[in-house]
Amino acid sequence: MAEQPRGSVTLMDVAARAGVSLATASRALNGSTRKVGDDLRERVLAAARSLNYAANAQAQAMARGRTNVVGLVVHDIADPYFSSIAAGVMEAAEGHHVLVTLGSTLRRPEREVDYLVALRGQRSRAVILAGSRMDDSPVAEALRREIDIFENDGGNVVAISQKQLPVDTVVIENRLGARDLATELVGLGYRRFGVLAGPDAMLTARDRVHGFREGLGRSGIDLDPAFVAHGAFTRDGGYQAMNTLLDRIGELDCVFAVNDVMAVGAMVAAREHGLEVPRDLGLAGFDDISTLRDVNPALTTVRLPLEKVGASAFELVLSAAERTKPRTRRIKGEVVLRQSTRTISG
Amino acid sequence: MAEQPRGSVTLMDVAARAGVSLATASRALNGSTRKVGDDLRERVLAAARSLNYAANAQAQAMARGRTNVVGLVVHDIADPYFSSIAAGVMEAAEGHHVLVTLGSTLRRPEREVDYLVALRGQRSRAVILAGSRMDDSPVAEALRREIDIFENDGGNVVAISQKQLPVDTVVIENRLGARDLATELVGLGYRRFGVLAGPDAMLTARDRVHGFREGLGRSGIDLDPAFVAHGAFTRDGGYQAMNTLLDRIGELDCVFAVNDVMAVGAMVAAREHGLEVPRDLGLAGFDDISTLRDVNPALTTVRLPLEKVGASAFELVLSAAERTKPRTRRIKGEVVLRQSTRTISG
DNA sequence: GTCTATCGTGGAAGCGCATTCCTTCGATGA
DNA sequence: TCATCGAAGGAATGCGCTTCCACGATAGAC
Repeated sequence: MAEQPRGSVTLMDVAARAGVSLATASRALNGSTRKVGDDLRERVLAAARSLNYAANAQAQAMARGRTNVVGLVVHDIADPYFSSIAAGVMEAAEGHHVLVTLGSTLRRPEREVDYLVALRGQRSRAVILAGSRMDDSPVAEALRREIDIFENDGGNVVAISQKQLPVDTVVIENRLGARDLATELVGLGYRRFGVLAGPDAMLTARDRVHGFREGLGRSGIDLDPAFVAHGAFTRDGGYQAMNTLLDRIGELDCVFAVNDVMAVGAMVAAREHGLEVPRDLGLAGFDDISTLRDVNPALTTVRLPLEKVGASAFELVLSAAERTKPRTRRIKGEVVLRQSTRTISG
Repeated sequence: MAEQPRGSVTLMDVAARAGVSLATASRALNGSTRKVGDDLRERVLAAARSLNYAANAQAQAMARGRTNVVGLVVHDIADPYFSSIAAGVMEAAEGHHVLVTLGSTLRRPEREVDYLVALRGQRSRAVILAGSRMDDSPVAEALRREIDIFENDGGNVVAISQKQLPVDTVVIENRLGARDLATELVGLGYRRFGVLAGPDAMLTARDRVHGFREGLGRSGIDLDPAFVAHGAFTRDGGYQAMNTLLDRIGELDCVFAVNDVMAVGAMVAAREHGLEVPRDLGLAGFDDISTLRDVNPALTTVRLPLEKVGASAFELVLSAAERTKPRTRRIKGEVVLRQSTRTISG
């Protein structure tokens, strides 16, 4: 079986072995509009099989003028938020004969632009920008510019999070979710709130804080800016932010961390401080990261269907051809009350 | 600035605008061995910039006969084990001008072969197979075969986990780690052990069980096969496996789950059963998943430097050219005792 | 002063494939 | 029987780039 020339097998090798022309081999293997006689087709397929032929995707891309590569750019693939989205994308991509190229900005949003350029070089069919938008005009401007170029090249861009760019977007209803959460927490009897906010420029974090404040406002409760502590959007960021709040923790009865990983950090900080959740303090997060569902006490949070977010983004990619103008898909979160907040109104 | 032709800008456009030949433009932009006069070089660079030129990677790959794509194949990118490895790979790739294409087998090992074929089509420089090897001859045989073809095409393959394939491998010392863990647990006074094992065919799971049994054996303790419960390598798998053990849980004083996510599932099952860890039962995991470090009680486990694993794999990819035969890097785990096991020997 | 190295540049081939155009052949209808 | 047409196969082109080769100019050796 399968003696194989050194180096890659080309379509020419297949054609030669099958005793047909290049054109016929191509048509037989990649089903064109043209028909190929059954006998020849069989011969070609057999030859390809026996030579372990795999079409050179670069050459195909070149000849066809398009590729089957889709880029996925995240801030940190180790963050369960992003890895869940990535899983959703991968699953949706399954069977669509698409290769997903992963970009990781390592939490430096300006690197999104670099990936966009690299993926344009690859002639990627589309790019999914999964990270939060930033309130940073120079970076946003550069990104916007590069997106124009990318699209002018025939590529499609899909963003996840905020509708800040003129592209297909999966909008995550951060504000709404945080507002609902605030309402529920007030319903549980909490009145004096602290917030562990993320980086100020990160819109996802900011939207959640705004939404939360809004929700409190509807119940006539003010959020004292002194009780809003900023920190990185990570476990350690939550830990640190919580520590800065801890001096005046006596004045609070509930803390909202803008995401679950921060909430977990906060829980540790609280525990180290001798505070027991929820007895001494209520604590809530956002995202409902599945890996974190079993922390004890279980986190009250806002559930986001992250895999579905990824899948939606991929669907936008697939159906990009037919669209005329940017589309928006909205994904809502759902408040989940668990043990990290008290259950009885007081 | 930057008026731009419809569609992609080609090197020819750049050359034309700079008033030089294609060859010169190519040399100026992609630094060859040949030198280009300073004035011309400047003209070319300026033209490229003003046209937003991004070299067509497909065409370059074609002309050069190689690409800068590296494939990373994992079982489930949402699993923190794999996402940590992926993060390590991404970070190591940083600055090396390499694009990482992600494959996710969705826990169907036979799909590794499919990805290998697809990545061969892409003429990937290398592929990192991050998942555990399986004890499944047909699949292993197909994989081995496809690896041969891949390497014959000039690609490099790096495996992570077991040295089962004749390729560069980052070996994870599962057996050793589990053995050490067993020793430590015995040192804490535990005597009657249960094990939550993963799928029987998965070598990573199996190695950990073997190593654990070995460690117990050294202390003269037998592991009763009746106390080894198999389950999926996931949180739910741990939960279920623990439940099957729960009937006879009175005969046990410590349970070892072959990874942390299973341990977390087990912890929930135990709690639902009214058992308190570590008071009623010791519990240990494996991996030291960072997202899980804050579960309460904190898990005794074997710490694996997963990001380093990913980085090592990537280094093997980079230095593949110089090697003559498959290399092996060994990564050891380190036992970390925490609150899920008792601290005082009894 | 001529004759060879050297250097910077342009011309052109070729990477592997899809596809257009052309040729051939058999079938069909008059 | 012959013209016509459709279908199937093959030759040739081009996708965008790198790189080998050729060429003229300049410099250094004699």
